[in-house]
Amino acid sequence: MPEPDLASRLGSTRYSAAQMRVVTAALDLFVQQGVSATSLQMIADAIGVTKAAVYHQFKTKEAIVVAAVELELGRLESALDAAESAQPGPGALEALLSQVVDLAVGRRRMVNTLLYDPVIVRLLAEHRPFMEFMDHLFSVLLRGREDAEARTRVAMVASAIGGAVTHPLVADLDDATLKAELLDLSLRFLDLGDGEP
Amino acid sequence: MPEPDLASRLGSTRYSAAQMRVVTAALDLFVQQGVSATSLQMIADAIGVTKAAVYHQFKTKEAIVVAAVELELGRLESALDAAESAQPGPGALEALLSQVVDLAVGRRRMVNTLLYDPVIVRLLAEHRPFMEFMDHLFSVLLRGREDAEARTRVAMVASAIGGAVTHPLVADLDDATLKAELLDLSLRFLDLGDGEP
DNA sequence: GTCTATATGAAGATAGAC
DNA sequence: GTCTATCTTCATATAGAC
Repeated sequence: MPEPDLASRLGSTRYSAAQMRVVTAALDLFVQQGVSATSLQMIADAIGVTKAAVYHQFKTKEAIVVAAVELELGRLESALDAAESAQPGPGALEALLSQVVDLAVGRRRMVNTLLYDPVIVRLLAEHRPFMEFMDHLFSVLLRGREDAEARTRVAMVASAIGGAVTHPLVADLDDATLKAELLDLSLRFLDLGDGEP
Repeated sequence: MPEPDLASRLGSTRYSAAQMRVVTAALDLFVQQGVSATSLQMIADAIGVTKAAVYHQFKTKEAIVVAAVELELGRLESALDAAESAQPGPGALEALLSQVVDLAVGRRRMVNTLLYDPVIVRLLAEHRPFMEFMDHLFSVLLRGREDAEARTRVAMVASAIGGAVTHPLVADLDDATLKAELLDLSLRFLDLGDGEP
């Protein structure tokens, strides 16, 4: 089976209106029940057409998954660009985290699916630009450190932001509040006990 | 389709040797590729029998998933019991976190699947004892606070521990080191700026 | 406890008309 | 761009022999 690739520059692919209808409906279902459990029939039903009509827009189910992931990843890349171009100096870390937190909170419904759905995980694991983006993000957060504590700390913030946005404990917080708390706590956590006593 | 229930007291169900072969092989496959993407044929192949033999041990695929989740959740419940019975006082939080971290690190291969696989998520969302365990865990970590910051903080530690153990940045750390770092950082994060300035 | 064989349905996917 | 109709493959699941 030929695997449709993600575009190397994210968010560059253009989709027709009919394709967008498919992708948005599909993403919605992926979020609700996972990629594997979502059939083309369900996607077709959701937009009120037949399977064949869906297949006219995308050759395979995999292509729909790719399009959905690509669309969301495009936002991440834009966020990264915004942060990097605005501040090349010390405020860069704050700017970067702020963008990531904004995005995660703004799209909290999606985050779990995009980060953890088995199908998407495999897709992204083979996707160079995504891996490189992640490496870049982590290296900024590591600030040159490589020891076990620093790496654990970064792994924890990354997971904390991605995981907390869908946590039941904060489900009732509005976006602005959650963003503020997440950003503040993330920054404090990263500076926790820094610079050797 | 009739849904097999998780036992209300976790880890109580007993399984035959043949059943254990099925469950452990299945869990392995669930971890590698997700629950939905794992067929009974794959499970049967993994243990070298036919599908019919597997069906003789468990009536449905769902029952296999339940058994696997139950087995792993039993460990969590034991860990909770150990922590609670040892320390009814102030050290309780440390003891509890320590148990959770131990378990998460010790079974890091499984953690993502158990926490995030869409099929298992739905299963656990309807599982009273699990929800009650989680509520209890969170209420201990909240220590009476209910404000946005406290809740965000707890949501973050919970996600941080669960997510960090499978993070590529710490993949090469041995269990002992990762446990120590995670526990230390979690405790410090929870105390971060406590007690109003 | 395991097998062979089979029922039944739904999945992904395509052909060709409108 | 959407339809009806159809193909193929594989999924869950069962019956009954050894």
